Amino acid sequence: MKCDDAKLKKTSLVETDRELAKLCKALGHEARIMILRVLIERNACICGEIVDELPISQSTVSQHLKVLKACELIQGEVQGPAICYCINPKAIKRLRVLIASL
Amino acid sequence: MKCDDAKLKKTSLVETDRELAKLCKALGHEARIMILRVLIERNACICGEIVDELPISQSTVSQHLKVLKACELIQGEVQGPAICYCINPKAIKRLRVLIASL
DNA sequence: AGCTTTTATCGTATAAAAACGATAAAGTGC
DNA sequence: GCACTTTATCGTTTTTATACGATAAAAGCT
Repeated sequence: MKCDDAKLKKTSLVETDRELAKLCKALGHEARIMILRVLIERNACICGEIVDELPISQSTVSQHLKVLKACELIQGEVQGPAICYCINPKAIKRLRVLIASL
Repeated sequence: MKCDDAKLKKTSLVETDRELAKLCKALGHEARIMILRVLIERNACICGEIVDELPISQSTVSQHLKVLKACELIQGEVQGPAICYCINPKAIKRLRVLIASL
């Protein structure tokens, strides 16, 4: 196949960079950093405790948790009627590795 | 003054966390990661070269550069009619320090 | 089964980000 | 001064994110 168009030598995004952008995007909101801080401080805690600590509504906190969970920065497990959240250390390590490449 | 309202013990965001969120937000877009990659690879280069490398328009690249410049992740200096951009190593180091606190 | 507690989701409104083409601004060279 | 190159900004449209209250869903208790 031909590949002679000079205009086509655009940089393509590698998978690790896509991963880095995704993680950074998730961290790019003050509320989500606050949530991580609460989880770090308490090691692990149920959703309700996070809500109590933050100046935003329960539904909004829930959405932020969803974002953090989507990129596996945190994980939650059912604990009776509540859900216990904690940080996923692997994702944090992964983030550090990716940042190190900058 | 009184401070007896239990509901008021909300976590307040510290300045470093605000800084972290801002840096991450700037990195939270694939195009901006791509721009950093180009700058890392070439050490420094003029805006036009970045535009040639990316699959997005000149005006959009310019906007992304503005975002990166706003949080000092990159810096640009006038070089004749063009502008030469390069990474600001201090900001990258700062980012690593902030990430290390997670 | 009914009630309570806890969290996720829905619906919606508002705000912010992203993208583009067109145009302006600033520098070079003739 | 005029054309040319290079980059920033403007105006606009489209998309995505954020936030909230209301409601649903899931689990435990009586």
